[in-house]
Amino acid sequence: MGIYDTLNEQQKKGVFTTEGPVLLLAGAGSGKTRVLTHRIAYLIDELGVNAWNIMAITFTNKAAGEMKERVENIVGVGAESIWVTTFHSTCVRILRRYADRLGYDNNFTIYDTDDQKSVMKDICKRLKIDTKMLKERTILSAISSAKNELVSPEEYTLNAVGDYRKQKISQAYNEYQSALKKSNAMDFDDLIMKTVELFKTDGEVLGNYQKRFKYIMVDEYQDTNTAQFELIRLLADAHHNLCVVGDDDQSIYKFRGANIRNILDFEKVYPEAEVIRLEQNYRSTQTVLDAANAVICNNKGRKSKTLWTDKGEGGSIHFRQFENAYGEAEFIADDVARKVREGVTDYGGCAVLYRTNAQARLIEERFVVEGIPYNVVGGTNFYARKEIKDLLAYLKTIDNGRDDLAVKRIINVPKRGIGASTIAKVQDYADMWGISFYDALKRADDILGIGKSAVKLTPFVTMIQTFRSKLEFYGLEDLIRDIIKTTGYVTELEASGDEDAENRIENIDELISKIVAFEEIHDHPTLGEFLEEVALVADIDNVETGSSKVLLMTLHSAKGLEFPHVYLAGMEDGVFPAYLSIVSDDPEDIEEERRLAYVGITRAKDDLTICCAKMRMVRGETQINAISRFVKEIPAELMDNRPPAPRYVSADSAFESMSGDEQIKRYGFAQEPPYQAGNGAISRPRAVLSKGTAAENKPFIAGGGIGSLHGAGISKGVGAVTGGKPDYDIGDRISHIKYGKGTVTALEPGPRDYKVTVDFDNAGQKIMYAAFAKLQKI
DNA sequence: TAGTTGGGTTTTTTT
DNA sequence: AACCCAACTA
Repeated sequence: MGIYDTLNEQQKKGVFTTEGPVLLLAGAGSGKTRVLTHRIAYLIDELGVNAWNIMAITFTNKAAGEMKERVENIVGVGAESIWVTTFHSTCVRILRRYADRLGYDNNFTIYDTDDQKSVMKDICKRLKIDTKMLKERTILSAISSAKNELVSPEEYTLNAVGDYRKQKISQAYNEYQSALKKSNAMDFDDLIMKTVELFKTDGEVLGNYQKRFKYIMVDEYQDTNTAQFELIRLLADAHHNLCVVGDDDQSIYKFRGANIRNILDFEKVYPEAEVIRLEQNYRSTQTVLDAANAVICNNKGRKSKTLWTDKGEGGSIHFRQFENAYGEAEFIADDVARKVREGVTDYGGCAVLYRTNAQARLIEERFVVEGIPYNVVGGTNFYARKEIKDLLAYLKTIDNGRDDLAVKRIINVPKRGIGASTIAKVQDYADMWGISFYDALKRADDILGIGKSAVKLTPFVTMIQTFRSKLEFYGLEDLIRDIIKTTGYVTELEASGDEDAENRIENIDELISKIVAFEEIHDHPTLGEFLEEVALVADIDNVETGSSKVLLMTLHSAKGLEFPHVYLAGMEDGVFPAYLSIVSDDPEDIEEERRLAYVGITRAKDDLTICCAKMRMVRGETQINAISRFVKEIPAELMDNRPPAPRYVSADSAFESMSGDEQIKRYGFAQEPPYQAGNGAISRPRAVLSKGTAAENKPFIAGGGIGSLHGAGISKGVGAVTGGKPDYDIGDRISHIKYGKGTVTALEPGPRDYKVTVDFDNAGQKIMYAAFAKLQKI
């Protein structure tokens, strides 16, 4: 028997209940991935199901990859033909075969949020929509919601009658959809919606897939939206062997359309469904679980469950409040360093979680100062960076000339003297003849009123055509290197003297490595496949768990992960829960934040540290925030240090049940840093103390040096030095092409190259990379 | 056409 | 604070 013996009773039930609909309510850390992988193994090994008939859907490529790997480890041969993918790649795979049945080309391109915005900007201009009143982003998110709910432009129009605002949005929606179709492009939401549309209109296609997928499993079911639900429902309609796994307490994606009712109402849709609860947690200590349970039980409308563990009580949760965010960052860095020094854990055992990406910066800066290796997950997606998007636009243009957006992006990058008016004239010509922008460029000489600009357009077209013909014998790496060389993209960056040019070049090198890796993995790598893969990666996909670096990421990104030591930073009302959710009139919003807190707490295996600051700079203004209400929901006896006695007591606060004397007594035992009684916890979210720079709040940043390293550039942490040592040293006089003469004040090995600090006579202190700065010794 | 500057804005979370 | 955009200048 073997492999199933290690499962507990509930897990076994989850594995062996293979027929009919199954709802697996799996609390945090209850081993749901184990159940899923063993279930697949059981289907194949014991029931003799063909691997080809099994489908498992997750949300991220990372989760899919891990699941696939684990299944392969158990099953061995045959596992590679299981569909273990994300919703989005599943749909792309289907649409690549059948998009023509919906009037698209099968080699459609995928638009990201940036692309969507460009299209919408154009449409607003054409429709004369005042973007002060109705922002592009607002329209796009309305469209996104509509698509997530499977509402077509036509239906939207019908619903918009009598509502001016909705009518405007419906016009934009219609225009947007036809613009995308014209460019042979789909956005993320289209991928799902169009697949559903395909299934609903084409019985043959649906029938094929229904026949094929006899067993379907969906992970993170609580995060599915209506369109995804419909997709799954249609696929499972023939066999009804649908197993969904989720935890309503971890539903944190309402903002992108997740419909919590999908999991809460599963039994209504499938009355014959078997419901299995996994409540034993194998991850955290009892203390951590008690805290998580205490917080989440304040939510209404959840499927009740209580996690338990036999892992033992564990240590107290640490709580620390600081004067400002700098103090918080310093503490976290010091505490991580301390734990590593004392051998409690290594860097890879620690993670810092926060509500917003912007919070990463201060912590990052402090980690650099203390030399703590780290990785930041998220922020701007690697493939959304300007330099990467530019180069990808070249690849897209070479791959699919119908992608107007890509062509327009690069027509004047690097500068070719082609301006806005020329582009507008080409576009008019393209509209007139109903051809693509790129095809219009080919006929530059025919375009009236374009004057001498035509001379500039032809070389561009020739260049693209040359690339296309070279692709016959080129590998992708050859192509990208040729593009960089021919266009002089990197050369121009180097010459720009831009402070973050060095980072951009590093990113371009990274892109080349990714292309090389792609070519190594695939037998017959094509440009189209590469672009497709790139369109669907999330930041979290590239995180190596088990590396020896501290991970910094948002609470959202952390879902599904676990760490021995977790720091929750910025636990303040207004930061977390977010200000907008506090002022929202929909009580669901705060509940969603609370679920996020639950996710955060349950990431910790052994040790949880909660931090907050009294004062923090947010969007250029200094706010005073109260300790997060979620911290107050954690029973005081679970924590080693107490928040100050609150001035106000929320209805569900743990403090309420405590007598005043008790509060003072406990509070009196507070350890460092000492709290000032009755001073810190006044509920005054968003009080503005000062505008502009708060230099006095920066105790450990000398001379602004760290600031000039720039956010994106230090996201790699500490690594190997590849550049050679320059021919100057500390104390030498040097000269720089832009900043003039100065004295070298520091020279040290950086991530890639020597980092040199120069005190310029006229430009002040700068930190730069030696190879890039091209300093001349004088 | 390109580069600079000043003014206005900021959804938090992401496939 | 950081970003984006429109207006202005060379």
